[in-house]
Amino acid sequence: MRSRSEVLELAVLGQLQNSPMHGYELRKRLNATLGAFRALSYGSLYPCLKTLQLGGWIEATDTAAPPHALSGKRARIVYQLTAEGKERLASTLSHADPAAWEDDSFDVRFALFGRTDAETRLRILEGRRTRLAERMEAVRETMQRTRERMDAYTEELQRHGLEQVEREVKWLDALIENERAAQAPRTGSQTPQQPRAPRNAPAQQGSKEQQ
Amino acid sequence: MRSRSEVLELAVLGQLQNSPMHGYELRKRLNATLGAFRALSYGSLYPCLKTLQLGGWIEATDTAAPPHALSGKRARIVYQLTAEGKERLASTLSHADPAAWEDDSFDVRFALFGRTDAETRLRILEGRRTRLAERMEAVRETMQRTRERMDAYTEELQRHGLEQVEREVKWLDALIENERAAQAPRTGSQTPQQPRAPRNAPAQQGSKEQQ
DNA sequence: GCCTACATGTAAATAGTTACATGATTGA
DNA sequence: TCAATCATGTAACTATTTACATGTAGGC
Repeated sequence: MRSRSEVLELAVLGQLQNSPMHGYELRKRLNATLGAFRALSYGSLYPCLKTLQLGGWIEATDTAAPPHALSGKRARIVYQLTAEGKERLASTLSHADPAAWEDDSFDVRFALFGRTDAETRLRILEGRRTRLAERMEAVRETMQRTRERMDAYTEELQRHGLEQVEREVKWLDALIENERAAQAPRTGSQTPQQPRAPRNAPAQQGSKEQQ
Repeated sequence: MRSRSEVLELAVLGQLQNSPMHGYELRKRLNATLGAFRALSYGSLYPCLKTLQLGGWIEATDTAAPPHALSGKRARIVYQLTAEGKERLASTLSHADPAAWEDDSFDVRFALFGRTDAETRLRILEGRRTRLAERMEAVRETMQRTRERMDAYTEELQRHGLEQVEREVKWLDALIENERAAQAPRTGSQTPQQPRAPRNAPAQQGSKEQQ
């Protein structure tokens, strides 16, 4: 009931909030937003659409058979959110449960941050940060406990993994700072509905590497 | 037949090459080496061990029932590689097929680099690099094509993903350089069987972290 | 005596991919 | 007319997780 399928449902509802769409298009969009990493197959998309329909969260319209205008077009089923679907999407988005800290779920939620309130965004960012910090701690401990038994390559793999996570944490820190700055803008006049686009790095030090 | 289970088999064979071990221990080691990211459950480990046994690549010894010394110990099944298992491991490791570029598979193989020859290592590193470069290209293209339709958060997500991959590519480049340097050591006398431990960064700055 | 870690497994449920089946539209 | 891309789905298979069942050993 949870795991990936739930995440996929969230992603689909989120995409459909932008505009009604048919399956093929939906898949392309989802792959563009989240993919290149993990591809979404029809074998999981269409079943998901069916589930959402049964739940009453989306409804399908077959554009091949419009009551009046007869077009020779083939079946092209356009899905759109129902009122219940919109509600569900909104409540899921503002309900930042621990599952939201997980890798896949986080990405999907982050991509939909534009539809959430600042408070929820902060909660998710912070939850994610905590989760990653825990992981880092666990990896560091393991590394220390097993240092001797490790060959150079294994160690390098761990070191590199750790570094990646560290980088991710820094990224989150920058985003959190950003959200906070936008949330408490000293003079209440300019409510920044559109939060400033998150910036790349927290400080200015980075990216000497190549040169 | 392929996918993860094959990768798991490789990881298990690789671990057992170090020393015979029972399932519980094996799981801990594998989770320590590769995990904290994705946990390995008994539900997938034990079936895998069974498969490997049926294939004749590992054999199991129940240490609870030693022919002579009677110990009250409970079943503790120690697995070890057979001759065929060693062969299979060696041939799998030196056979750098395209599957080796994939995320999971790459990590497992990298952790086992110490058992491979320099040529195979290079092939895998370069294959991986190419794969990542392709990905980057795809993401960049998508970003350009869909820039207007993207809100700030989606764009940031993509930018960040891209950056992570870029960093991974640089890491690979450093490793490749390293391998090459070790492979062609000007005077042929010192065959560096033990290639220099990969260093953190292409340049010399690394590892200030703790202190 | 109880809790935690050690230790091995299986059954059922879930999830997900691949391959297939089908056909329309567009452009070279 | 041929190939590519658009478009929708399903069935069979494969893989994976979760929950359960069972029991030991050691420390408090």
